[in-house]
Formats: sequence, C-alpha cells, structure tokens
Amino acid sequence: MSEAIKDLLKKNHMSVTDSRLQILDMFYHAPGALAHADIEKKASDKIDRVTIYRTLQTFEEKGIIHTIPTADNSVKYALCKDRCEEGHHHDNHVHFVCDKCGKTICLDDVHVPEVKLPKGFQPQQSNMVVNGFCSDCRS
Amino acid sequence: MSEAIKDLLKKNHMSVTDSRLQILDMFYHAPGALAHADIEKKASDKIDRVTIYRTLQTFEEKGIIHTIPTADNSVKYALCKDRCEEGHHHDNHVHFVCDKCGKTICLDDVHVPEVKLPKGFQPQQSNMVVNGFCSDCRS
DNA sequence: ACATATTTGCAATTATGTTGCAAATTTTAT
DNA sequence: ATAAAATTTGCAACATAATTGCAAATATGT
Ligand SMILES: [Mn+2]
Ligand SMILES: [Mn+2]
Ligand SMILES: [Zn+2]
Ligand SMILES: [Zn+2]
Repeated sequence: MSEAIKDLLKKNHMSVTDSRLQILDMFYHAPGALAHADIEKKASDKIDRVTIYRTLQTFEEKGIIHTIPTADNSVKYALCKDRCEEGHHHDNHVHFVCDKCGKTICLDDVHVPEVKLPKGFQPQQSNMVVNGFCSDCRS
Repeated sequence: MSEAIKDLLKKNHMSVTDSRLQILDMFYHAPGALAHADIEKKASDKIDRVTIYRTLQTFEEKGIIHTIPTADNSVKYALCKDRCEEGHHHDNHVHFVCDKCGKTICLDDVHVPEVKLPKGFQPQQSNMVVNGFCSDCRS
C-alpha cells in the first residue's frame, strides 16, 4: 500500500483510514472504471457497503474521482487526472465502454467536442460516451 | 386517443391495449423525455408499475422509444424519430438536459460528432448529453 | 362466439441507495 | 505518550427502483 496514496489523502485534508487506502489503491491498479459492486467484491478484508458509498461520495466531492455516465445507466467511477478540485470537476474527456469485456475507460486525451445547439440553448457541461470494442477485444 | 397511435402499435405487431395507448399518447404530447415515475404519475386510470416497466421495455425493443443516458444516471425515455427498427436503434442525436427545469430534450437535428479515438478502439455507437439551460430557463 | 395467445396486476423478491446512531479509529492538543 | 476532540465506520432500519412467477383479464384470429 503505497505511501503516495496516503499522501494524496493528506493533501486533500482527509483522515487516513484503511478503507480509504484500500479503495484508492484499487482505483490506482484497476484497468478501468469501477462500480460500487466491483469494489465490494474486491475488498479483501470486507468493507461495509455503506462505507463504500460514503467513501466514493467523499472522493467525488474532493475531486479525486469522477462518475461516468454510461449508456446503460450504471454508475462507474474513475480517478481524476485533470487536476479537479474540491467541489468542481473538469474532466472533459470522452469515455469508452467495451461492449464485449465491459471495461470502461477514460480517454484522457480525447476532449469532448463542442456542438452547435439550436437557438436559445445555453450549454454548461457536455458528456460523451462511446461504445464499441476496446483494443483487447476487437476481432 | 388518436387513431395514429393505434396504427403505430399495429404496424409494430403489438397488441393494442389501454396501457400502451395511454403511455404512447403521453410520449406524443410530452414536452420532453419521460421517466418511469412521470408516467406513473400522469396515468389517469392507474397503470401498474410493473406494466409500465414492461411497456417501456417492449417499446424500446421495438424501436419506438429510446433511452437517454443522463449525467445523473436517471433513466429517461423519448420517442424515436430516426426510423429505428426492432432490435436496432440509430438515434444519433445529442440530448440536452436543463439544469433548472429538468426537462430532457432530444435535439434531433444535432448529430453526435465523430471523435478520433486512440489506436485500437473500434467505435460502434456514441452518446452525447449536454447539460445547461434550455431556451425557457436561461436568464 | 370461441379457442389461443398475449398482456396485466398482484405479491414476493432482489437490487440499490440513504439515514441515525453508537462504537471504533484517527487526529489534535497537552 | 496520553487524553480529549473530531471523524469515520459498521450495523440496523428504512426507502426506492426494478425483476420475476403466476393466475386473471384482455386482445386476437378464426
Ligand atoms: Mn474519466
Ligand atoms: Mn433522443
Ligand atoms: Zn474489451
Ligand atoms: Zn429549462
């Protein structure tokens, strides 16, 4: 359990606890985004469901992770890499969901393009999710 | 309850029932996308929750309505206007969600732009949702 | 009008998420 | 190092959303 993770918690003014270290560690080693259920399963020494909900919520508020709006309306989370801050995210990258392996991936370098909206619409935030086959799964 | 709605059901090889007529009618007269809860409330002579779930699922399978992946992971539905077919949708338009009034709108004329993905990713379907203020709500 | 096929509503079950609170843990002050 | 204060955790209870099996009701084809 790396020292860097502990530091991240401290940098964000959060108490350093086992659950938080363990969950953050999962995110750092995960191949893609994680759902609540993924975390619940992977947690070696069991973490309570409620603690997981609260930890995810706290991480999200602190700008450590962001939620990903997938097409099937399931909630997934991934680390923020865009120096998000407490209370305000700016992860404006595209997300990819593999229809075969189910992996959900942040395409950190692919920005969500602007679109021209009809008269009167005032955009604030855009989300884009692409479904298809990831590099591991295309045939 | 228009005859056209009845015909739409027949054209799609579905039995014509009160629930279906009533729900389809709602979609035709709604100002935006509808959530399961919206339908449950509006139904004049009460339709069972389960029937609503099943009706929405059937409509979706038949290519009559499509789901909208909102940023807050709530499920909304709207009529397909892009001649979707049984089993395969191709609603490739942008969706707009108003942060003030909550209305969710299909921007049928705004196509989801293509994005260049990293090497190896094979896109199949893209979704884009824009949040902001709709024409009625901007100040 | 009847037989057949489909849909509906109900009850039971499962999944997902939230809240209050006491006990445990972590942090801060001494 | 110890104690007090602050925060976090786990449990139980609750709330909400969604799914399933099945019998009764309704719709369809003849
Ligand atoms: Mn991301
Ligand atoms: Mn739409
Ligand atoms: Zn894959
Ligand atoms: Zn609005």
